[in-house]
Amino acid sequence: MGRAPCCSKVGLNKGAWTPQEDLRLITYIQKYGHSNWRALPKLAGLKRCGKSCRLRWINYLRPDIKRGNFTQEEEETIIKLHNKLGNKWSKIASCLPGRTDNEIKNVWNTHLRKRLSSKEQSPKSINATTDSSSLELEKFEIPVENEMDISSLLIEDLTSSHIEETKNAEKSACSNSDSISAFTFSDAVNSFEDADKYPLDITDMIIEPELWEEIEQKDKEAISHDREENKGGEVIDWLQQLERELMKDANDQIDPFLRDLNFDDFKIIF
DNA sequence: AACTCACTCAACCGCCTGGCT
DNA sequence: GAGCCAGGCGGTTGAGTGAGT
Repeated sequence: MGRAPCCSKVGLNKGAWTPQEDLRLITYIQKYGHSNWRALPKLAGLKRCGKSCRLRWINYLRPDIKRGNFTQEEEETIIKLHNKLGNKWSKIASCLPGRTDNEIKNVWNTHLRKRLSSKEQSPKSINATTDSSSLELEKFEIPVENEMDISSLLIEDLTSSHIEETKNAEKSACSNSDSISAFTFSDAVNSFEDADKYPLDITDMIIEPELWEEIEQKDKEAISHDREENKGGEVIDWLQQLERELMKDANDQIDPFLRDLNFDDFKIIF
């Protein structure tokens, strides 16, 4: 007989998270934090297990998540660190600010491993110094007995340089108001913490159970409608839709903080 | 248009680890 | 030291999607 599940799965949702669940999780964590993942779903009114909530937060909803394709520098960093650390995805992720272990693992398994194995079949390309994408793996050949120490130094070096790069990238992305793709739900939530830029503080939001029900019912229609009109992976302004529906039909039930939200500043990407 | 196939990536599963009693 | 528990981690899965036929 196998190990018992981490929690009772009876009656719990599985599979893809809905926007309603996301919003509920974000709101709860912004307000109360996540000191106890196991208790969180119940307290937040989510029909999910704690692990699922933790994973969703860490891999997708966390404010500092960096979305979009990996840059060449990031890919090279992954390759170099994987060369030294192996499948220590969380350690590799700690060197790439805004990237998650899951994301890195996926990139490795889907792109980098294949690319490397094809390069191994033609060894010339690995040593080709004229190729800007060359891996320079020989730079990291070190005696086994010193491996961990040197890896630490490597990690330190990479971390500091990537933190700087990430900061710069984020600055330029946020300053471009046309760049919808650079402003995600995560950014929106993150921005709640920046009171100078945005007057709203989501930690002050009190959303009553009745309102959640209203959100869920209204949003089912809104999302289904929007998805019909946004085939092809285009941006859905989900919060705007939500606001529109809420203001139309449930204005007298809305908490004053929610009523005063300016959703124009926020975009959601699906 | 319908079908198949390959690919991607979010989410799940189960083991490991460390802290607490 | 033993047992329990929660969180963390890495491997794996499967739904969704796009390309090709």
